This record gives sequence, structure tokens and C-alpha cells, in this order.
Amino acid sequence: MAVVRKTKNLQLVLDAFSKSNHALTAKAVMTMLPPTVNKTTVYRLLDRLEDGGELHSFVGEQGVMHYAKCHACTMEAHTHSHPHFQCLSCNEVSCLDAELTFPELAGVQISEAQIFLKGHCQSCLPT
Amino acid sequence: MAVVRKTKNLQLVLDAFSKSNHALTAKAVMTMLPPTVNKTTVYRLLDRLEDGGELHSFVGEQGVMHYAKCHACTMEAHTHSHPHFQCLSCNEVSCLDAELTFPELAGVQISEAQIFLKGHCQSCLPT
DNA sequence: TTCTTTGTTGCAACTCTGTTGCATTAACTT
DNA sequence: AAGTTAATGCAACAGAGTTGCAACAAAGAA
Repeated sequence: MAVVRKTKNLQLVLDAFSKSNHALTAKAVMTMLPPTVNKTTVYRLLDRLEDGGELHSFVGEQGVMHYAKCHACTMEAHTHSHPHFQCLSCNEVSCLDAELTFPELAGVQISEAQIFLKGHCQSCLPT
Repeated sequence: MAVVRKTKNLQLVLDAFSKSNHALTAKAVMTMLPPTVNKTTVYRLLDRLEDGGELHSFVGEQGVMHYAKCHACTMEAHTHSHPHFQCLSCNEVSCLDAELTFPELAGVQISEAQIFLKGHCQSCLPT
């Protein structure tokens, strides 16, 4: 069950992510879609794509959900302990290709990590 | 200007943090205060205490703001790149005493880090 | 102590992100 | 083409947090 149909809107959302190469908020996705598409639909499409392993989500600035394309994920295994990064100049949010490992910390057992970094991206760094 | 007065409510909020030793959301603080205290007041008190360097804030689960006591912060220097941790059993959120350093990552310059870890705390780990 | 100043609080209304129920529409199946 | 079922739009709602404004209270001045 839970057959996912390939609708027009679903493709439009995927196109939006292909176009930007950055992480997007639901709001950002909406602006890239025809204004006739309802916000509820956008939220549901993002959920669907996440469930299907095509997007992953994380909490970014001000607690707002961000979505980004997955590179090596399936429905079974979503491993997104990679850090996310926001440039303080251009404000773009993107995934960083680095798996961080954590040392033993204060006797706690870590099973999940959400890392959000801020700074300046290559394009925005003074040369 | 911007003199901060030591009011009854301000002290109550500080007491709440002393009592718990964990990070608290605005909602959690409200439940620890007399129900007569308005939510607007709570948000403002938390802001005030953060500005004064007595609390620091970070985004926790579901994008909800969490506040925790500061240990070595002043109004001038708030350095909170230490990780925050939530136990998946007891759900308590707390600060970890560890300053994490980040390796060179994909040519970006990192100036700020928000690290939110999840796992099991010492009290909740199976012996 | 009383007056005055100015910071603090409560209230109501509002913003913003995200969700839910339900009727309607559109996609696949046969 | 007809039936099934997923997808969509709409409106209303939920929760976190904010804002403007009037009323109140703390701290200092007289």
C-alpha cells in the first residue's frame, strides 16, 4: 500500500531541488512552484519525498524545517549525520560531505547528531 | 540604559533553572511558574536573561527554543558552541561540557556551530 | 514618605510554520 | 470506459513566539 503516484506537482518539487542545489524550506519551494499549488500540498509532497528517501530534512535557522536532496539514501536507511551549513553572507543552506564522529562525551551514548554550522561559503569568502 | 530590574518573576525563572539543571523550553518554564504569569512575560524574561548572559538559547527538537544556564558567559562574550544533548528515554535536554573543533570542511569557513545530539543519558542507559 | 521616572506585566490580537478533516479531482488498474 | 484510490484544495486549526498598548510596580529624586 501507500503507492506514490508521479504527479505533476511531485515532479515540480523535484525540479526545484535540482535547480537550486541547496537546502530549501517549504516556503522557498512554494515560491518556485506555480502559485496555484496549495501550501498543504507542498508540505505533503515534501513529506512524501522524504518518506521515499529522495529528500532528507533537518531543522535550520529559527527552527524552520529545511529539505535537501539525498545522495545515498533508501527508504530503509536514512543516514544524515552529515553537517548542514548556512552561509552568513548569501544565506544559502547546503549539505557538507563529511561524516563526523563524536568522541566519548560525559558518559552519554550518542545515536543521532544534528549539526548546523554557520560561516562563509567559498563564493562569499574574501579572496 | 536598559536597566534590568530584579523582579519577583525574574527570580522565579532563575529558580526554575536552578531546580532543573536541564535545558527548558518557554512552555516548561511556564508550568514551573504560578499560572498567573503571562506567557508574554515568560518569553520576555527569557530574552532578558539571555541578553544579560545568564541563559543561553538553542534550537532543540521540532524547532523549539530551549534555554539553559550559562556557566562562563558575559554580556560581551557568549560562546556556546558546546553540544546539546537530548536523552531519547527521559527526553531531558542538557548541555555537554565539550568544545568541539571542526576540521576543514569543503572549503567553508565556520564561525558558529549548533550541535544537537540524541541518545541515552547515563541514568537511562541499561546497566 | 511621596512623587516621578522608567522598566515590567497582562491582555488581546497577530504572525508564522505546520497540520488535519473533508469533499473534490486526477492517476493508475483492469 | 469504469472503478479504485491516491493527490489536491480549502478552510479551519494548533503551537511557538511577537507586538502594541494600557496599567502597574520598582528605584531613585525631592
